[in-house]
Amino acid sequence: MEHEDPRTRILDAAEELFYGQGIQAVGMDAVRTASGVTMRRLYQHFPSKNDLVEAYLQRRDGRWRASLAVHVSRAGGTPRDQLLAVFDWLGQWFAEPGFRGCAFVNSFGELGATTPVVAAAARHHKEEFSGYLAGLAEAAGAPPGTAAHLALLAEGAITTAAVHGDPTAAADAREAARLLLDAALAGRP
Amino acid sequence: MEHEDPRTRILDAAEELFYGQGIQAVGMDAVRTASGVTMRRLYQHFPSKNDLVEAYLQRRDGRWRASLAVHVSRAGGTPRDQLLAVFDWLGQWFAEPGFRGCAFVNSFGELGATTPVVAAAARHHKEEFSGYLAGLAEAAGAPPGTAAHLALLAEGAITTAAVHGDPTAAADAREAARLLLDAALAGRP
DNA sequence: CACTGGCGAGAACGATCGTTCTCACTTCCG
DNA sequence: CGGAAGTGAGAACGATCGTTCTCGCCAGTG
Repeated sequence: MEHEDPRTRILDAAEELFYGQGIQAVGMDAVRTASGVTMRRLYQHFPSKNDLVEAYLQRRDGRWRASLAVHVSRAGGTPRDQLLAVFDWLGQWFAEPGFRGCAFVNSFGELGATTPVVAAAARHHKEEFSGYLAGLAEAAGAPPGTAAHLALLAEGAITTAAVHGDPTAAADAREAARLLLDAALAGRP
Repeated sequence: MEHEDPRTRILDAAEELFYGQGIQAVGMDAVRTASGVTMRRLYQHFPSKNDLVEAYLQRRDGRWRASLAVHVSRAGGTPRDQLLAVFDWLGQWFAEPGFRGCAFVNSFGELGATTPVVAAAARHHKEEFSGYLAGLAEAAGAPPGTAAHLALLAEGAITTAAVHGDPTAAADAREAARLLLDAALAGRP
């Protein structure tokens, strides 16, 4: 495992440190130590910390959304059930050790005002997630607007679970989503 | 206005800078310059940056919740209307220039893992807000759980408005809240 | 074999940060 | 008047950060 390619080891170390402690709180030397790579190699792969941060966010976005999509598609069921499965997946995520909220919201709050690429990454991540929910909602036959409501619930659950350190926000959000969704679907075929 | 007491001027400058750029991105020297106070006086009132950060969060929490409570109580109407007025107030907040999301969520993401007092301030702020909503929901006769649903919507709206830079999240959240609330109140006197 | 080029390990560098110190000057009180 | 105490303005200090450089070493090539 430790003879993986250096780029992956660097990104793994950076992700754990950046996500767990915040980006500014982690120096390049900490990334170097955690990844077991030499400083020269570190800067060879990522010419600046900004590049590393960007790669960290980009890889995490892809992994996060892929993991969600896999869980939801494996859950099967109707589109309505799949929308609710999103919140089950959130609940599993919240319960993971070291969960500390949305990496994109955290980095947006920390660096969004000064580093445009971080703000853009956060916006992109949230847009993709909203778009994913919108696709499921449309398949479920829900009226437009419902997807946005569910996205707000998910977003709120993530933040609430992080600040309170309590994964039950996912179940609350799921219940609210179910109420909204079934009400929205009630007047439809 | 510039001969207000130094403590207030320091806190005003710190709030604008910390909220607008993130805490770590703002040095004590920037606070000193913006407040027009001497370095000695700055450290006389706040012996360390941590103390200043703590005071910043504490004052902002009080102001934020007081402003919300004033708006809601002035809105009058039934408890149901007051709950919806919360989201109107959010919409006004989102439209303010320089809006950049919840100061507590932002500082939690930035420093929550390393600075316990920041994590505690964020938790306290969210608990107070949830408690406020719970009081209104109980007055409205909503079943338990509804307040938590509305809190998730509000939380999600704040984050979404910040990342997208678009205040319409408040209207979306208000509409979802209305649906949840009226459904919850339908089977009650 | 001689030599060139890349490597690991870590020191070094310049900038910045939080915090404290210096120093000339004022102000109050006997 | 004289000195004790406090002030403003900013330099200074030690630590840390992002980034680059040095140096001894090894592999491969002619």
